[in-house]
Amino acid sequence: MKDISIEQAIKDEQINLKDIKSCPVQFVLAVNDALNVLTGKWKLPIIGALLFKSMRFSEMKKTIPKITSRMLSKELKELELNGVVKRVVDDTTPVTITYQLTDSGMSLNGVLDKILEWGLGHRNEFFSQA
Amino acid sequence: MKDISIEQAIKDEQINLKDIKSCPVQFVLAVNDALNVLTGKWKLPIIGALLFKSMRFSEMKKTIPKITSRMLSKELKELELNGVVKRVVDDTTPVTITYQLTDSGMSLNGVLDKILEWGLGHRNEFFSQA
DNA sequence: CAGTATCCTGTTCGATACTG
DNA sequence: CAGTATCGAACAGGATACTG
Repeated sequence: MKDISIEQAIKDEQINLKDIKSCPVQFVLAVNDALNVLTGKWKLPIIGALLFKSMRFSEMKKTIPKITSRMLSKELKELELNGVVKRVVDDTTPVTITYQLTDSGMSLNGVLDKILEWGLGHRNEFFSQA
Repeated sequence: MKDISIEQAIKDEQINLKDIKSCPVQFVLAVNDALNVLTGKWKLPIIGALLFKSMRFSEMKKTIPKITSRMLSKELKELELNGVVKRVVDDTTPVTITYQLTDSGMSLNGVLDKILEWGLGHRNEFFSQA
């Protein structure tokens, strides 16, 4: 993985920040992809559950407090479309459907860690200064 | 900064994932803080602009394409409340108001880089497998 | 310059009920 | 078991006009 920093690129004037959108399009798209799979009320709980282990629909419903079928179904579809979740149909009788993370999905772990780290540091600073 | 990993903690069974909410409350709150300042249509553009340099209201309006006064004002207030943006009133005549990032705000840089890195890797994998 | 106020639209999410 | 269908409330965000 290259050592790319948005803000470094901006400071190096590789990017002319007249307008934040003048970032290379791929950068914007890439960040958006990430934010898309992390945003909303249920995506994080779902990913968290699947990071723990692959699960079937009903197990996820039991695992994630208060989520409805509608929401779980909807979010899983989106996550699948975005390539972070795989829907695996096992040809048993009756068929068994399992949801699991793709490699990309698994690697969200690192992102989440970084986010958590920031959040904890931020809370420290925030509460100490008050 | 400690080397804390949500998912590692879960796997170590420090956390009993019957329910994702059984994560230490601080973890959930911390991650939420981070997501709150990154989510929505305008927060990222605003932070991006301020990472580049501190700016006044009107300059931000020119810098960020298509943002309205209403949204800029609203988002800046939220970011200030969340401790990532500082509103500085300079006692010139007339007064000059400048927005700048707090230390926490600045350190979002690292988070953004990690998010970008994931996004780029994800796109690679996603498009290569298709 | 640095915002507010008002009104309006589209999207997200919850509740509830239903299906092969 | 693994979802879908329908309805309605809440909220995010846009357009436009206005203010000290």
